[in-house]
Parts: sequence; C-alpha cells; structure tokens
Amino acid sequence: MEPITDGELLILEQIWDNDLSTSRTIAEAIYPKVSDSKLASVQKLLERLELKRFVKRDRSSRAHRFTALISRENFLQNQLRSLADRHCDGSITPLVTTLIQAKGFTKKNRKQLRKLIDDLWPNER
Amino acid sequence: MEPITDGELLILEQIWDNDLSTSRTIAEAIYPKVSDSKLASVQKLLERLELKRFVKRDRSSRAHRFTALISRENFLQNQLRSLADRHCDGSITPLVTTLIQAKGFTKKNRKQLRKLIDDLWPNER
DNA sequence: AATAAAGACAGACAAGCTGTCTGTCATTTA
DNA sequence: TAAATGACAGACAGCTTGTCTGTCTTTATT
Repeated sequence: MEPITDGELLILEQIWDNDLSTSRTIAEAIYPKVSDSKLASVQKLLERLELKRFVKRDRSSRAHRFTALISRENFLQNQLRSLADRHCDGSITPLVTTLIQAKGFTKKNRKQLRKLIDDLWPNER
Repeated sequence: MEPITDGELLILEQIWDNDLSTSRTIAEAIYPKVSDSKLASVQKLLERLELKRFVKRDRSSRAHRFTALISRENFLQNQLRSLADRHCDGSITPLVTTLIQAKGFTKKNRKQLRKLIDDLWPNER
C-alpha cells in the first residue's frame, strides 16, 4: 500500500464519514472558510488519493463524487502490517503482547478481549 | 517522540544489537565497503539520533561510543501509540481486535495470548 | 442570449526532509 | 615526523507536501 500523508488522510476520513462527497463538501468540513485556492488544494489531494488507489471518482455529474476504495478496518490492518514489517520482521505477536501491556489497556479491555476470542473461536478453550 | 527516518532506524537497530558501538563498527555492519563519506553519513545520522534523544554518546574515548536511550520494547510501544493517535483517536483496543483477526495470527498465537493474559493477570478469570 | 458562478485540471512553488558527500581540524598511531 | 583515524560543520540534490495561480469547460442566473 502506498504511504499516505496527513493531508490525504484528513480527506480520506471525510470520505469514510460521508460517502459520495464532492470536493466542496470535503473542503467545507476541513476549512472554516473555503476559498478558491483551498478548494484547489483539496482537489489536488483527491487527485493524489485517486492515483494511490485509496479513492475512486464518479465523473458522471459535474461535481465529481468520491468513494473510498479501502475500508477503515482494512486500512488499519495495513498500517499495522507495515509497522510489523518495519519493526518486528513482519511478526505481529510482538505488537499484540506489547499492546495488552500498554497503559491504556485496562482490566475491562482484557475482559472484553477474552470474550472476543472466545466468541470468534469457540471450542479452542 | 520525534519521528525516526529509515536510515536512522537502521543505525538505532545496530546499537540495540551491539551496545557501545562506534561509528565505524556501525558503518561496517551496514555497508559492505566503508569509505570516508559513508562513515561521515553514519556520523551525521548518529548526530541526528542524538539530537532526537534516541541515543547518547560517550565522548571519553577518541572514538565515541553510543548507547540507546530507549529500549526496543519501549520504542515499539511508542510507535503503536502514535498509530493509535493517528488512526483511532488514541484508543488501542481497535488495534488489538484488528491484530488478533489478522491473517498471520494463528491458533497457536491465540493460545499463547490466552496464557499470557492468564499469567500476567491471574484471578481475573 | 449574455453574464456570472462553479468545477476540473495542469502546472508551479516554497519549505522541509533525507541521505550523501566534501573539507577541515584535532588526535592518535606507526 | 608522517600517516591514519575520528569528529564535525556545512553543503547538496532529490524528493515530498500542502498551497496557490491561471485556464478552460460546464452550469446557473439575469
């Protein structure tokens, strides 16, 4: 997967939140005042997002409408895989063991995690 | 935590593998042939690593010796936190639930994870 | 119909980042 | 004393990134 920049991510998130957005609605969600140049900036980032295959464009109406080509969940999965590749030789277990010992992972979270594993893979206990 | 570049990471990993390395031993581990300029490149990256507080430098001997100021484990934790901040509003549970459902996370891994939770937090079952 | 508004698009741009390299000086070694 | 080694400052090209300008086309308004 191509790397994504902060500006591109901001726009992709708008599209996730609101499918079939136009460049203007996206710009309005990001900037308090939408000038011509700000709109052009959004369009440029959309152009790059399309080039990187994060987004597709419906050209049938005058104002093009955009749709994400990757789901939030899938995107997160890819980001995590990249991190595993970069820092753990591709292995994901170090990520899991690190995360469950992190500060923000509470007793309640542990309980939910146990339940999730039990639900997703019953008969493994 | 400051962002780290690929070149800097390569060098930090050498220091993790071999504490108290000099710029030369690091360069020898990275490049097949160590020219003057390659050595200078390593030194420049070490300078930046020091500036970013990833590394400290012992200046007592002529050839400075380098030590990591952050452990591999701590570093990974920070990377994961950054990812959570960027993509999940700081929450880490989405990362965990995504990871355990990833392709590379096997039945054996699940078993190990159950055991790890049980070992780290007994009396929670 | 004539004018104005809105959109797409190409291109340019400054700022910043990144790895590399050169040259200079100081220190150690042969 | 000469040569080798190391630290360091600075420069550099190539790339990235968000922004902006200008032009053309299409739609809306008068």
